Amino acid sequence: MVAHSDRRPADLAEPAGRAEPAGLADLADLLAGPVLPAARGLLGCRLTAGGVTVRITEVEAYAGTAGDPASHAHRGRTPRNAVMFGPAGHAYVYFTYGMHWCVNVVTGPAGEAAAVLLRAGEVVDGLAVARARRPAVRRDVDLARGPARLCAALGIDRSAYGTHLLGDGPVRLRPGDAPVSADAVAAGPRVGVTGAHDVPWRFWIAGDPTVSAYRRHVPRTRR
DNA sequence: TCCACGATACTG
DNA sequence: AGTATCGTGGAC
Repeated sequence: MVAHSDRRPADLAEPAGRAEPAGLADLADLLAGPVLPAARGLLGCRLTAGGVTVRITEVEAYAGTAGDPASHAHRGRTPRNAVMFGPAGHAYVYFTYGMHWCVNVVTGPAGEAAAVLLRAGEVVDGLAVARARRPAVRRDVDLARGPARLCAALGIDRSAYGTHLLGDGPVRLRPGDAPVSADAVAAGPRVGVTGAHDVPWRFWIAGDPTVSAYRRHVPRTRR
């Protein structure tokens, strides 16, 4: 397997041994920087909304306009992706497949439109609320195991679009209690992505049971 | 493993 | 108008 891409812009190259965010200011700095370190640094952070808190266990990086065909911002600014073109630390929430909401954290400088999709988390607070939002789930590890499931468990929908996640709004992102060491992070191809399937921009906490199952993208066949 | 579900965004 | 989509749950 090829572990790099000629399409990867030089400014996305990962710095080695970056420290984990210790406080809110450090997290803000991390999000304002290149998307790949930001994605890894989001692992272990806490996302709180609707009375539920998850510890983020799986993310995917999207490079925005910088040559990433899988990014919603790849073809430029539209009403849907407008918040991606703003400053880092805001929520890009989108609706897909006719029924699901997914949430991204905008990263990098304004105009770059990079973002990190939050794909899965472990419910660490508000368990009863999360169970009530997802009554069909049998195992607690499945409550937020998948990007749309995560939003469902936290009650995130269109109303969260553009939220400043590091402020005191209805959706809050905070550093985790314990940093996630680089050794504990695994990387692989992004899920459900048609183009650029060769770049390992999906990151997860290795061995964590709340990480979603990998599915190769299969174009839907017309009936 | 496969398919229905289903709304929206973007393209032509 | 047509087509693709950063997915999930349930049926095989």
